[in-house]
Amino acid sequence: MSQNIPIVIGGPTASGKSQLAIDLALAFDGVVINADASQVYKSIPIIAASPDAKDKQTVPHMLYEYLEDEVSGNVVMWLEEAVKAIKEVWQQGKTPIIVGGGGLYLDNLINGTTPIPEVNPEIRKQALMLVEKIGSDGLYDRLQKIDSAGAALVNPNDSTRVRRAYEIFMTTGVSIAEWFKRPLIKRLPDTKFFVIKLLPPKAELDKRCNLRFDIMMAQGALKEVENLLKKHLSWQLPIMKAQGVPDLAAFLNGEISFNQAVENAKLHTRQYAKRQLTWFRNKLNADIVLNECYTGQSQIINCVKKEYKMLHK
RNA sequence: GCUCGGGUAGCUCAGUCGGUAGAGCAGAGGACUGAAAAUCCUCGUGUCGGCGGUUCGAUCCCGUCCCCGAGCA
Repeated sequence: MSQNIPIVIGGPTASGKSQLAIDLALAFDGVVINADASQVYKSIPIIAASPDAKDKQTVPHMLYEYLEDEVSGNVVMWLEEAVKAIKEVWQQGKTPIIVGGGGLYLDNLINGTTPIPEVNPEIRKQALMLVEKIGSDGLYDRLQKIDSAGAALVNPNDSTRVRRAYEIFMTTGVSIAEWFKRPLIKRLPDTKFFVIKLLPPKAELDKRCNLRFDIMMAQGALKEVENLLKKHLSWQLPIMKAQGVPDLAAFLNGEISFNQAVENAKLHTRQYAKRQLTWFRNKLNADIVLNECYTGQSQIINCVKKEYKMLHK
């Protein structure tokens, strides 16, 4: 099987990376593979800005809307699917094009995963409850008593990491600090990735975030959230935290006005874009860095073709 | 026109019994090892509406003017 070097596209929301993925797929006989934590869920294609039917007709897309809403997805879960997908694309002699805004996902794919075993679901449930009950700093106090080395690595207010450190110690009896010292495990150890990152100016991104949200609303984002709410899922689930969901839900529950909901959703999207920008700017090593949004510039495609060819030699 | 409230950071507002002021939000920067569209950290000088007066010293007290609310005419 021919193992074409996978192309990885990373960048903030609304930077045009999905469009770039499609155009590159056309240019490279590629298959687009999703690396976005929200676009994996079944019920929120509009609010998650997934590619539409026309896009999917143009070029094959994988790992979009495949996870049940009630599943709490995570990197490793995605990684397993992604590796399968990449191999499948190779099998077809095509080029995998992995695109997403979640830094962690791309990072794990390219650089590997910590060898920590899956946490005991019971312990996880308990940890989640403890965060609710005694707060992040309360759980931090407990962590410090049993695993001071692990506690030293996290901020007491950082509920996600305090909880994770606690879960790991409770499950494995080994500190997260110890686990972090072990080498990462790569799923595709012999694979090089051709990485493109988009780092457009924040102001440009802001405009596009706002505009895109208006389009989502026109496409029926509100209905989508309304249907989601009918499932009465836990607010702790990732799908319920997708950008736009909590804000539109607040309107549907009569807590805020429609305009307020739209403004909040746009604001939160812009703030998210900023966080992504920081991550990609400082964390992801790339072969090509684009300091603009992708809106179909042919010179960008040509540039990628040229660089990609050189890498293949 | 009169009376009463207000006018302080981009926004909403605290406060200073007179010694030039601080929260939340926004914004900026940063972190990120199995919830990452998550989670968290750092950053606050602004003619305290204008002009006068009193005072060693006024954003605060007094006068006056301007603006915004509410009420009365």
